[in-house]
Amino acid sequence: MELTTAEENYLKAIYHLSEEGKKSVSTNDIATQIQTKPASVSDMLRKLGEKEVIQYRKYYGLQITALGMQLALQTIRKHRLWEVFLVDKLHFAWDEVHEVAEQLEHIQSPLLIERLDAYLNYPKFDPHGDPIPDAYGDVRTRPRCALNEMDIDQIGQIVAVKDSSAAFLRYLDKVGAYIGARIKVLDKVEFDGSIEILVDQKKTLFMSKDVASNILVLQS
Amino acid sequence: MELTTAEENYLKAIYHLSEEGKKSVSTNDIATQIQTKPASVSDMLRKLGEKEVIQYRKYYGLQITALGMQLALQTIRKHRLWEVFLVDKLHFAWDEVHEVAEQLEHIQSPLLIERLDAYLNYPKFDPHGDPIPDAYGDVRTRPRCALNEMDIDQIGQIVAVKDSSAAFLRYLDKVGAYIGARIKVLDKVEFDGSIEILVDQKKTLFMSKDVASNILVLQS
DNA sequence: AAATAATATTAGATAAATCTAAAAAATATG
DNA sequence: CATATTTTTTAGATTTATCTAATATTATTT
Ligand SMILES: [Mn+2]
Ligand SMILES: [Mn+2]
Ligand SMILES: [Mn+2]
Ligand SMILES: [Mn+2]
Repeated sequence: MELTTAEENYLKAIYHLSEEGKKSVSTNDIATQIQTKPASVSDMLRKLGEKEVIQYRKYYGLQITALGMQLALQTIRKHRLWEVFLVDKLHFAWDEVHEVAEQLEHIQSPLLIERLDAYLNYPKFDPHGDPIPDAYGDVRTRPRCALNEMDIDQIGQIVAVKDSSAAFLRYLDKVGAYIGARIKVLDKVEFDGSIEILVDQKKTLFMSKDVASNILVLQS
Repeated sequence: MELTTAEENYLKAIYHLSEEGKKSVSTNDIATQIQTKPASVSDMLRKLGEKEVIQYRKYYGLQITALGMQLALQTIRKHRLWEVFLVDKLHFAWDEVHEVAEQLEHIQSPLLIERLDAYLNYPKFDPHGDPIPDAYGDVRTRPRCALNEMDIDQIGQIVAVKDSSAAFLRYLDKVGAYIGARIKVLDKVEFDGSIEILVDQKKTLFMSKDVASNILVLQS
């Protein structure tokens, strides 16, 4: 089964929106995610339904099939492996990789991905802390929670970001937050949900609830 | 100026056919080269003419413009850098790289190519001995001649292959001919143009004129 | 429950890239 | 040089992916 580049992008968006724990994925959500119009989405959903990567009943909603899941995970695997390559080998900053990976993920060559994976030493996570599915599409998920949900005095380690936009990542660079940093919650402000944390037992950091909710932590 | 993937492929084909020293590039030649129909070529030539990467007068022929040359060389640069990456870093065989490079060459990211070039240590030649244009599109050409045109007792070094097909490259692997090999012409058969050479002062090799004409040598 | 709003789909266009078949132009041949 | 052959272009379809505008369906509010 072969998907076009556009089909792969739609399927990936559907997969991601499905994972967000929403009851169902709407046409408008998909349109927003891939920056297109709802009319285009409707048309594509029909096609993806015909290819049996989703189950689609118009006006009712859709569900990704096992086949669709498999294919989406392959594309995500490629995307994340390329991101690791760009950061680890070509010294891209973690806020510079997304657009390029968005292109590279569509290169068709099983051998290439197999070799790239080996070359990168079978990484388990991408530069944003997201898990890399293996060749069979299996993803190992770690228990993680948003930083703003932690309590005072709790400790943990930053393991991922929810928002991978360049603006957000550059902000984290600026204040000195990074994947792998050990943190402790020093204070939380009831009023606005903002939070004060200690990074690597050295540096104090204040951040808004909005920022904290996009930082994912492995509690310890 | 932005070209589509198809336009880049056509322009690259036109560039290569122009370089082959022919008086002019025909619609049929292009169709053969990129495995499409003459009707499709005519249509694309009109478009490339409008974009001013070629000068095109129907029925009369075409000429690549300075702009077209520049863009073609950028694509060729990308293609060859990726080939080096695949062979040097991912341990692809030299007969496995072409199709993948044919896809990778269309990835749009100046930063990526700049970094890839640095990562590969600014290689001057690809795995088939073809020169890699620099970022400005400059190509350093070496004087080289086809092996079948050499005289008895002449010595030299294999520097490139004219035919990069997997079949030909695997044949060379099998008989032990490779880029960089030092050779000496031991004998030439007048009748069929076949040739006998000594490789690395060790191994004797017989080959047909057809094979020899696809091996390029730097004479010394 | 009827009216209104929101959401989703269809209808009809457009652009890119391809094809087959027909027509036109250039080239080769007797 | 007139005719035949080859080469090239055009005409008309098809597929994919997109859009706007109109319509249909579902959800929300009085
Ligand atoms: Mn993509
Ligand atoms: Mn990522
Ligand atoms: Mn290509
Ligand atoms: Mn090459």
